[in-house]
Amino acid sequence: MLEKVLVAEDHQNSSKAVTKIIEELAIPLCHYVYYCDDAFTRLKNELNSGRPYDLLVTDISFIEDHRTQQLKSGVELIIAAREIQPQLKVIIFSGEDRTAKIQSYFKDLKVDGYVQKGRTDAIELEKAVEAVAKGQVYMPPGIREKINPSHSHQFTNYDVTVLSLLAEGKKLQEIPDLLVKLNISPSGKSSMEKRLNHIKTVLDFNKNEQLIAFCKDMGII
Amino acid sequence: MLEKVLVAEDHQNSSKAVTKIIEELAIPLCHYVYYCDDAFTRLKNELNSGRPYDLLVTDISFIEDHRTQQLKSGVELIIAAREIQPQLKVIIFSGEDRTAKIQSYFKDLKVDGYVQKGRTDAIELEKAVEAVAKGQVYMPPGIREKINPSHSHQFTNYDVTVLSLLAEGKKLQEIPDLLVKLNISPSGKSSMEKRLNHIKTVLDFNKNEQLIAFCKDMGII
DNA sequence: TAAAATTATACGGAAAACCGTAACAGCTAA
DNA sequence: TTAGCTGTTACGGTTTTCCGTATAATTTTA
Repeated sequence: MLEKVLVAEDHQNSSKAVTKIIEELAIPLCHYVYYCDDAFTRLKNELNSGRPYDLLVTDISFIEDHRTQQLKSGVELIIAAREIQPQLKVIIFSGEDRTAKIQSYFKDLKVDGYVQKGRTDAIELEKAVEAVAKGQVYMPPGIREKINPSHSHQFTNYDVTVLSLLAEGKKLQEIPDLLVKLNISPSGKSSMEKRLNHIKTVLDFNKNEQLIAFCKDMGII
Repeated sequence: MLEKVLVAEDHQNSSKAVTKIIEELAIPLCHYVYYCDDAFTRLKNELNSGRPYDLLVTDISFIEDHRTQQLKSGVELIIAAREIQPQLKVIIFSGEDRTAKIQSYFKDLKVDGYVQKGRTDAIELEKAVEAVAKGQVYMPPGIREKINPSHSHQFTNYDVTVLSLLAEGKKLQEIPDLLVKLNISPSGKSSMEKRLNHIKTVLDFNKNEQLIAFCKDMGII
């Protein structure tokens, strides 16, 4: 059972509402903070004093203000927190709606839940907390299907690098040199072309412009 | 002075907070609704009964749910509202951070204020309401400068059309035909190329991919 | 360890995009 | 009216991309 929860959320309105939901779920202790650094300090202190938090509920984007922060986003906070307390449960509470981003939170950050801010966030957050309390992973409705539809392509690191270079205005023929310098393989022009062609075939695209637009929409680059 | 305010916001958390701020500004009457259609009905009814609202505070994106709506976004709501009550003051309260979008709200919708959801939204919303009460226009800090930096280009309808076609994977050489069908001028390939070149020169880009990426980031297409 | 399969790269012709030049139309002002 | 300006379009040469094929390198498999 979850007994001690920390909420990191800079959105004045949301944080109180989140806390209220947590309290209604009969969780004894719930604190909230506005800054990532404060969150990390708390996690560390409570861990050291032998009474660690069970769950972290955090936003992703924290608007910058006068206070300079070490940790500038929820992603950095999660990574830092998991370093000192690997078994900490994490639920992300964010407005992000780009599938690729959400997917990467589960895949790369191994978070336990994701709730998208919106009309039904209160209900969903409740479900997410309950699921996580049972040791389950909570995904928003529809995401599981979107993550692997038939016409889809798993973008690798290599793909992202090449596409980013393209989006920066690099010519196809100068990219091989850049890849060599970055120590990325395969670096040959043909291999790169082949890869790009493969992606475009799978997604049924015919031009690089279209692919770039798609990646921007999905948040891949 | 503002005496009667309507808040349209589907975000359970925010709407109450917004209402609270409005009430603290000593505005006698403040109602809130979760759906665009409800907002429009209220505006219409109160207008007909001779006690119209002075100010509408609305979000842009309303998440869809089981209730089918005529008006699906804040933009549609604002247009519909201004049709029946042209002098209605409008403040947008949204998470949108893409400069081009915010710019178009002021330019095309002629809204009186924009407040971005974030850490300081409560303070900003207060300022915005006060400014609008005095008949002023409230823009978020920094936007005025971003709207017209030296290396900037005012994208026209024509530009957006051509760039959208490009982003859809259309070949440069098939676009002239499409433009003719859409009855858009100039439709010649040369004119189009010239225009694209001009944009790329101004923005210091060298490839269409780069331009598409930029437009996606700015929310232009 | 050799054969087979997969992956990386090189090459070259075809297609498309890029870019400068020039012709043409419409408009303005002396 | 005519010279000048602006905007549209056509044309053609150069560069870049696209794409199929062939060869080389690497990994897998028997």
